[in-house]
Amino acid sequence: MKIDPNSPADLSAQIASAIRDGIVAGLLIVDERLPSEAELAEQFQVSRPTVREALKRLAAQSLIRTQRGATGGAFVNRLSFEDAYSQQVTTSTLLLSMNAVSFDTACEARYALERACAPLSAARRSADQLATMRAEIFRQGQPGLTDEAFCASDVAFHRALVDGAHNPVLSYQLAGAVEAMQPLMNMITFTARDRQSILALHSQIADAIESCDGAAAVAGLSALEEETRKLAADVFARRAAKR
Amino acid sequence: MKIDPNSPADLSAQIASAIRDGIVAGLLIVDERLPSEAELAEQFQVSRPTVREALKRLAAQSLIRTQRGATGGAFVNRLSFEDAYSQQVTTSTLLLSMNAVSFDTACEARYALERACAPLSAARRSADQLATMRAEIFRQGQPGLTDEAFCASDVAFHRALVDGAHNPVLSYQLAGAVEAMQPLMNMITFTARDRQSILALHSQIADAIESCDGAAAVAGLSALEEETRKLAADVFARRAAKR
DNA sequence: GACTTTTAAATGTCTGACAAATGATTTTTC
DNA sequence: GAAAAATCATTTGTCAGACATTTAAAAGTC
Repeated sequence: MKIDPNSPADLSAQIASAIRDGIVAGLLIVDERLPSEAELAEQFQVSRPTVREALKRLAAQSLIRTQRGATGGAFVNRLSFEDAYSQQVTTSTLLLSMNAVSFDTACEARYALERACAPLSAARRSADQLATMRAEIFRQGQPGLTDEAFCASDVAFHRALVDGAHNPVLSYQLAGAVEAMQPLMNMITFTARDRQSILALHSQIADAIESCDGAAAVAGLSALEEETRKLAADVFARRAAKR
Repeated sequence: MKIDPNSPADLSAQIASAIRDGIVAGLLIVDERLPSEAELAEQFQVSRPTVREALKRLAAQSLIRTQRGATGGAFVNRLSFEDAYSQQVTTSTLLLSMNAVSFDTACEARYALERACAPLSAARRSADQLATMRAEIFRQGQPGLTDEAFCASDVAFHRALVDGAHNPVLSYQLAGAVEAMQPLMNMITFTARDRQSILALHSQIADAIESCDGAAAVAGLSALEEETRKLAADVFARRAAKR
């Protein structure tokens, strides 16, 4: 692992890159301890602060973890699904908010992906996920629920649906698509009637999942997508008219 | 934005968190310049190296970019789809390799997601994507192609299929699922006959996309999934038998 | 007015130091 | 001899101050 001191790139970026490559390529295996900061500084011929900046970059991506003390140091981290989830959610959320992605585009992506999960979820969902879905449906029917809480419950409902597929890779990929929509959904104000129709569709989907009917679940999701888009279109049209 | 000096967490992690929250919450907008490192150090009551470590953490996530010189500094970065892609690919790849995800699980997720794209792609694909798909099919038929090159071409084919949906959010989400499979696929050795059958299915899918037949494309992908899983199962069975 | 030089501000890097945590080692105590 | 306590060494976390480098704007020059 070498770096080029004459490159225009930051030394810390180059060092981080070199170590990252080592991890991705499998040269550094999980839980392996990296050399100490002093040794890395020696090895790369840079100062310790520079090495530290590189290590912080890797820590930000959950690629390493550090531990203080006698047997401490930086260790290659086993990237957990949980860590990956939260990174995905942050990245997806910012991606949508910073790139003027239209509501329709995000919505289409989200429901297309969710429909991909539905048949698997119908086949495999456990009682746990079904209970969560029913609980969230109940919550959504409570009067006096704020729009934010309604949206949060909506996300929880859909996550349960996705988790029902019992495929962690799928759950991970979907986490971003579902959660990143939340800020967009929060822009919508739901009337009591809107909530009623969403609730009905949620129930329909939950019923389909319960009776292991994948096709019905897919149909329910499609109906929900249409409803959501119609709702959003109304809100945006009303806002445009006000001006 | 405040930090707690008595928290067990690193100061640089806390500072990074505080700034990240500011960005996600929209308090800091795209291209806005953060205070200089010296000012941040003053503001958070820490030293400049600590501030720098925090900034490097954010830079690792492409949340900020830094510029040297008189009007330089750290600026909130517009997270591009490109940046997000590569992060997703790295994360997904490591996630699969570090968590002993079975071939079947990853494969199932990948094809489920791809099938979600197929109808959209059939409806919207441009000549560009079709040409790429045909070109990759041609490449895959060339004799003397290494297994690695065959897999890389396979990825390119599927990316074109996904991009055909013309939904950047979908493309972004799928990038991880498709590319992260590559290392797993590379473990398989493809006989000439294997390649032939995959090629035939690719052609079938391309035909379906060309004739805007989403259902046929979905069917083709399902057949391809089955073929891929059978191939992998054979390889693994043969390896197990050898021991 | 166009070009060159200077300057100031900012990040990038280095040196050296101390604080704090933590496991290992040694010493003490019973 | 065993357990508890004290000490030690190693490593990361943090700080202070300094210099190098880059860059754009300001000042100077023709």
